[in-house]
Amino acid sequence: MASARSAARRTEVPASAEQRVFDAIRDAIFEHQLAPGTKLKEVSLAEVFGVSRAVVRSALARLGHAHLVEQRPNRGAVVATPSIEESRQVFEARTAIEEAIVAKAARTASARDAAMLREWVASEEAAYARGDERGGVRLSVDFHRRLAELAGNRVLSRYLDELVTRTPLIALAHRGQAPAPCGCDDHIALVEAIAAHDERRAMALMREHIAHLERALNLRHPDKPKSLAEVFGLAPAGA
Amino acid sequence: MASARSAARRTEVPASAEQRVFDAIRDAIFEHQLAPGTKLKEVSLAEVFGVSRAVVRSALARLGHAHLVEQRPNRGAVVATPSIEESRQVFEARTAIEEAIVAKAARTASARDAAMLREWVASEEAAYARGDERGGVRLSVDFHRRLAELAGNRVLSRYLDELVTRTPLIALAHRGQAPAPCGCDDHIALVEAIAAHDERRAMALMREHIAHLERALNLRHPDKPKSLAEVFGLAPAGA
DNA sequence: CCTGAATGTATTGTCAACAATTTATCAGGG
DNA sequence: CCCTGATAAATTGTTGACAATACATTCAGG
Repeated sequence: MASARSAARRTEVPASAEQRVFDAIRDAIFEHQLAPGTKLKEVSLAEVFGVSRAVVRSALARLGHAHLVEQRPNRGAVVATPSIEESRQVFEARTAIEEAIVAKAARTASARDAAMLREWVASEEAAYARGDERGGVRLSVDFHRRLAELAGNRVLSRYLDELVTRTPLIALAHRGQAPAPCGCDDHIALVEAIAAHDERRAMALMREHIAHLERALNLRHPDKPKSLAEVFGLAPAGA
Repeated sequence: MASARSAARRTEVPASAEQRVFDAIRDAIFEHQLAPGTKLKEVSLAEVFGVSRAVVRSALARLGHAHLVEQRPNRGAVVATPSIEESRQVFEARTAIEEAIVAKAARTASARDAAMLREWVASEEAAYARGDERGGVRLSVDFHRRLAELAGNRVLSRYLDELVTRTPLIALAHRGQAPAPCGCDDHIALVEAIAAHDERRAMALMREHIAHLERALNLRHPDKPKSLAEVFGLAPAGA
């Protein structure tokens, strides 16, 4: 059902040039064809995509708003390099938003909804079981989107989507790898809590789940931000 | 202290053309010079502001992302008219995000922070007391921003800011008026809960406070969306 | 009189060129 | 040899014009 929208028409509306460029750059970032910090020059991109600078510019603006690229006035755009602190804040925000989402889902989910979620998680497991990590990750991520959809709040859905989209970039910037898989066990437990309309438990599980995700990235947060002496190996603070 | 940044330099950096246009349109919407639904034609705006269409276009894109204008492909932009449902979702999202903010603030706020908040609310009261409703509303809104700042999460701050910015438009669309004032009593209670590091109480107070705000707008949510028969007075569902 | 197609107008999407700003290069002085 | 300042190249910001699409008007047919 989820893929119905994309598979419905073989010949979709031809998607504006700006959309194509946006998608291409975004995907290139995720595939890490474009490493964090890479400069995105408008003319180069325009030539590559065979469009004018105006559409590249527009696409970059949108990517900037999504925090996938950083834009400095008069100084161009680079692929974003989320700092450790920023990454922690993204996960903190995800906790807040997904707790709210899962709470509402637990309150309002029907039996049909629960069944759908169970099926979803099953296909996740199947993907991982057959070694399709890539597909599994995608399904795991979409599980969170699905939950948001179920909560029926487009505002929160949009925020979640933005945060979920930023997550792989964080993984790339700090591990140089694709994001760690979601851990199906957490999802299963979540679904059951939702099915049982156990709001409190669902929230607690979600909080833990996101903590797991964050921990899997090894974001050691250096509360003292590299004491400068440390960085240059001059007068060490501990010597 | 808050106004220091804006008053620091009389001659700020001259702000890009796009920024000026963005600010002007946004302000015009808030002052209801531009009613919800008003079409925003690029050429007209370009002439008015004495700039090219490209910068208007860029400003409109940003306004679109802020949900202050609605953009339809090939069909231009109009001042957004948030539906009742959408408005409810905005408040629901505010509840989720501001609960998280106030929880963290309650956990981490220092005595200095508490003092600052008390002072802030006092200046709110003073503004209302001397009949300066406009200034009072602004201070009340900024109180929420202040809280977000205090929580120290830029991601959540940004979301809050977006939602807070959408609120006056909601008020305009459904009451044709400026937003109702915030109610200083709620703020006072909040500050005390934060000062006492009473996380639970602070969250509950914030939830209530936002419910008050929403109620003040009289958003009667018609769960059945005007059954079409109703609209045209044909075969009424209840006849 | 109403319906619907065809034409014309208005509006947005795209482009290539110009202006302003930043970054890189290099000569001269300390 | 390094630092400072001027010059040149590269890059972004902005503009006006052209192309494609949507909207309004008119007019023929029922």
